[in-house]
This record gives sequence, C-alpha cells and structure tokens, in this order.
Amino acid sequence: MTPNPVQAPDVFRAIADPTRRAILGLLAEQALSVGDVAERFEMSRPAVAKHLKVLSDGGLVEVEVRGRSRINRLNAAPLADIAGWLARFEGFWDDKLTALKQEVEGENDQ
Amino acid sequence: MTPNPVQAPDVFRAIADPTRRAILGLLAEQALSVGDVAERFEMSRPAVAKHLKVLSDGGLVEVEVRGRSRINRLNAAPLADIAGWLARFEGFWDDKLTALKQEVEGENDQ
DNA sequence: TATAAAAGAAACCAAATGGTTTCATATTGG
DNA sequence: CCAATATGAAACCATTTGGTTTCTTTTATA
Repeated sequence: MTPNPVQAPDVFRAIADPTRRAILGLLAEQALSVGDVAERFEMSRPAVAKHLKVLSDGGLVEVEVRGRSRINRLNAAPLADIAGWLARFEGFWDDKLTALKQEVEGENDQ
Repeated sequence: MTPNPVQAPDVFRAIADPTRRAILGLLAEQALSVGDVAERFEMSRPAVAKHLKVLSDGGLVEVEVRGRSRINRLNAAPLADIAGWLARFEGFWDDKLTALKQEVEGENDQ
C-alpha cells in the first residue's frame, strides 16, 4: 500500500541547482537570515526563500526562528548520502583524475 | 572569442534524477545498448534514451556506435567534479556520518 | 533483397521548476 | 501604540522536465 509516500527529502535534487549550491557556500561561512542571503543574489527575496525551502526540505539547512527573522544554518550531514553514492564509482575514475585527486589530497608520491 | 560556449555539461543535474542514477549503476556493471537499458525500466525506450542523452551531455556516458545499436558505457570521471565540490564541506560532517561513509566505502570490496 | 531490429526524431502533454508581484502576518523599537 | 522590518503565502507565468505515441531512418540478416 505504500502507506507514506513521504517524499524522500531529495538531497540530490537540492544540490542540482547552481543558486542553491552557491547558497550552501555562503552558509558554510556564516549563518544568515533569508534577507541577508537574498541580498547576495540578483533575484527576489521570495525566490531565494524558495531555494532555502528546498534546501531545508533536503535537510541541508536548518532554520532557527529568532524573533522576526529566520536564521539559516548549514547542515552538511546529508551530503554524506551523496558521498556514499559517489563511493560506488570511485573505482571507475580514470588514472588521470585519480592522480589529480591524490594531488589535491597531498598524496604525491612517485 | 569564447570559441566554445559548449553549455557546461551539468553533471549535478545529470545525477539529480533517480532513474538516471539507476542507469549509471547498471552501466557500472556492463556497457549496454539503449534497448538493453530500457528493458530494465518500466518506461518507454524513448524515455530511457532521453535520460541517456542527459547523461552523455553530462559526460557520464559515452556512446559507441556499433552497427545499428549504440553501446552506452559509463564514464565516471566527471563525478570527480561532484567529489571536488563535496570536499569543501567535509569539515562540516559530523563524526558519525564520516564513519558511515567509510563503512559504505568498505562494502565495495565485498 | 525483403524484412525485422535498433534507434532517432518529432509532436504532444501534464506536472514540476524557478521566477515574479502583491498581499498578509508577526515582531521589534521608538 | 504605531510604524518599520522580516518573512510567509498566494497567485500567476514561462520554461523545463519527464513521459508518451507515432513515424522515419539505418543496418543486419534470412
């Protein structure tokens, strides 16, 4: 009967949009109110508020109601779902990119 | 001249759809023709073909034309872009989830 | 050489997405 | 208390998305 469709909060969908990824980048630096986030983008506040809703539906943003403003705070934990999914494919990355990745990680031998 | 606008092949968008993620999982096991992929899903072949196009636009699938059939092969390399983006946030993951991720990674060999 | 198989292409559709503007509500400060 | 502030909510819109069906083209093969 599939009793609870419940709409799996889709973190993959949440990060699909570049604006939302930029918002996450902002929130990684500091928690911000809706208005403060909106100031940094060339779109209306309601548009930004919708993006924030998608992000909080995906569990990536937590909202602290503080008087008349809502403070949006990054919760990166759900990104682990994506990392977990990616891990399946790590064996398929080609040598060049594996090397690049290792360089980035500071593991430069040979 | 900005010679090649080239439409940044959006790998984030490519993996946003669960059907497309499932297709990538299939192709990780073996390269498949369009029809072979479509057989595994409860949707029409053209629908699957469209998903494959999004994946190849995102660089995640390479097509080898072989007679009248097109063999679709996983190219996981662009997933490194996602891994790179994720790396920014690794400092924000809590210990429990880091442990979970490592567990998932360990399952690969079994 | 017909015919069947594999896929592409096009037209179409409903729903979701990403944006807008306008209005309503709650909270704070003077 | 009243005005300004911060946000939510609703209505609306255009485009994209994810799917369909139907038709065409290409290629292999009996």
